[in-house]
Amino acid sequence: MARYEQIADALRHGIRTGRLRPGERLPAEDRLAVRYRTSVPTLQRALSELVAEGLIDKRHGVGTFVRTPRRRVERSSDRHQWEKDRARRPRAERLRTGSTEHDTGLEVTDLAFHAEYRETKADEDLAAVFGVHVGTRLLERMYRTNCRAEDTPFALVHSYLVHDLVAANPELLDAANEPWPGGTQNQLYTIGIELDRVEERITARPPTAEEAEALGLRKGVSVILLRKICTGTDGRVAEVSDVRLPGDRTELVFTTPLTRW
Amino acid sequence: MARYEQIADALRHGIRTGRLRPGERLPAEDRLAVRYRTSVPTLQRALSELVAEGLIDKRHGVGTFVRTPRRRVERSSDRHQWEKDRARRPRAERLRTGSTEHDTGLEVTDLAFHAEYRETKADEDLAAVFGVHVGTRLLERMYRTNCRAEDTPFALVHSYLVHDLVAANPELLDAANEPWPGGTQNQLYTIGIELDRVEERITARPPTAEEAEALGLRKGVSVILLRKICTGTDGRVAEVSDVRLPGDRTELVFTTPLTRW
DNA sequence: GAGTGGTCTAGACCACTGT
DNA sequence: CAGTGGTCTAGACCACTCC
Repeated sequence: MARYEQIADALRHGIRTGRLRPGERLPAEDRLAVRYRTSVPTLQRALSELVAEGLIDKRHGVGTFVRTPRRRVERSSDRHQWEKDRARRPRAERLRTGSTEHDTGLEVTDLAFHAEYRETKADEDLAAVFGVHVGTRLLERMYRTNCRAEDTPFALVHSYLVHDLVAANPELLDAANEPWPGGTQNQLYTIGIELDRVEERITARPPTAEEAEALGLRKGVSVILLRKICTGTDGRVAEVSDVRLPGDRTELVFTTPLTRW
Repeated sequence: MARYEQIADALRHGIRTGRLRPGERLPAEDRLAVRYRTSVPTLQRALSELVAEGLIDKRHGVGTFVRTPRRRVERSSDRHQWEKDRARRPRAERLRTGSTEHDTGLEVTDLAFHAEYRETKADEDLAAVFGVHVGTRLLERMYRTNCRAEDTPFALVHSYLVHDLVAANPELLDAANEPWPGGTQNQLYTIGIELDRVEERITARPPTAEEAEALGLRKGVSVILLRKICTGTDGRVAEVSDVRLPGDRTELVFTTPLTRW
């Protein structure tokens, strides 16, 4: 076993057994290198293993810290039916709850929300999913939701709608109306669209530099990519969302009911 | 931007534009280091970025190659109902198809299959899921499925059953009966268990050294972790599976139907 | 044995943070 | 400013693969 793996194991063990406690700061790299009789780059390679596993956090110019286990967010497939049911509830009720609260169990007041809209054109990929021509005008909506107590968002969402379709209700084109009470399914309801099913496609990969930045991830931690495709009762794709979730803090839950024999 | 990132970008660009073609071998690291006027460790760091992204493949003692995009495997949530329907079909029909074929579209003859059984005791985690005492005897079944044309498996599966429950049919205790025609749902059928629903919990992280080995992944590529919890019509958990999937080759698909307004 | 990637060293300089 | 992590070097030796 490589030296850096042995060192990673030793530190991992210290963390798991609680000898190194959450929040505690590790000795500086040069001192750890001396302690483990190795060079700084080798020690750093050991640390980068632990960063990838989400066990420690390095802060440039500050130090290396044992990570406090962060709240894991469950994102359940039940949410879609829940959102659909909510979409036609009275405005007052819709105001009280959002789906992120539904996922996390946090209160509305714990959460910070950011939305941004822009107009874009369908590339090949999106055109194929929507079943429209390449270049069709789309409304691109970008969201991020934060827990006020933490600095990094739960998710980065890019949601796409066919521009000319949603333009039927001009309020839907203005990000100033976010967070929209009742969410996307209520928005679609205002233009006469009812959803029939939601398809989600999931894969995972290491984050790009940009994603690492935005989600507060370190290189080496995984990003879960989720593409949500919402199909209306008319059989047309109404919304496509690309969601990027931090792999070390997210658990997706899907329940498939089976018909009885 | 760091030197190693610039070099990674340059190589990435060469691959994306097709200047470096799939399967092509890159010059040796020491020569690349000279070309990019850098040291070998720095050049290696650039390459390790590309490995993480699945763009290249390094083979110790052989060389570094532009990766041929591998077949992506879709694993759809429809499979559960499909498997349930199949479980009571005639043996001849069950023999013809397995669920991996269902996922991949490959023929039975394209696939290699490996199974191993052992007895184990429920740890805290599994005991909680099954709703049994810690230490309860479990049957642990380990599977891997390969495409004959490729060297690395699609998935590593550890499946758990309550030992004393399945012992009702002794054939279920013997790995020599694998691949069992009709799969787990047929096996459960032989001991009078019908499944009511399947819950799947998904997360992602970098692979451990052991997983990287078994799935043919490089460190830095992501592993998708899927825990499948199968609940019987009696409300008891019948099977728990932990599935590890290569993030760069797997797409999970879940469809959630919604009730009409 | 020749050529390849895997690992490691000892030291250097830079960039960032907090005082 | 001192202390921290981020990056890089030039060279070394080892392990693996293939001829």
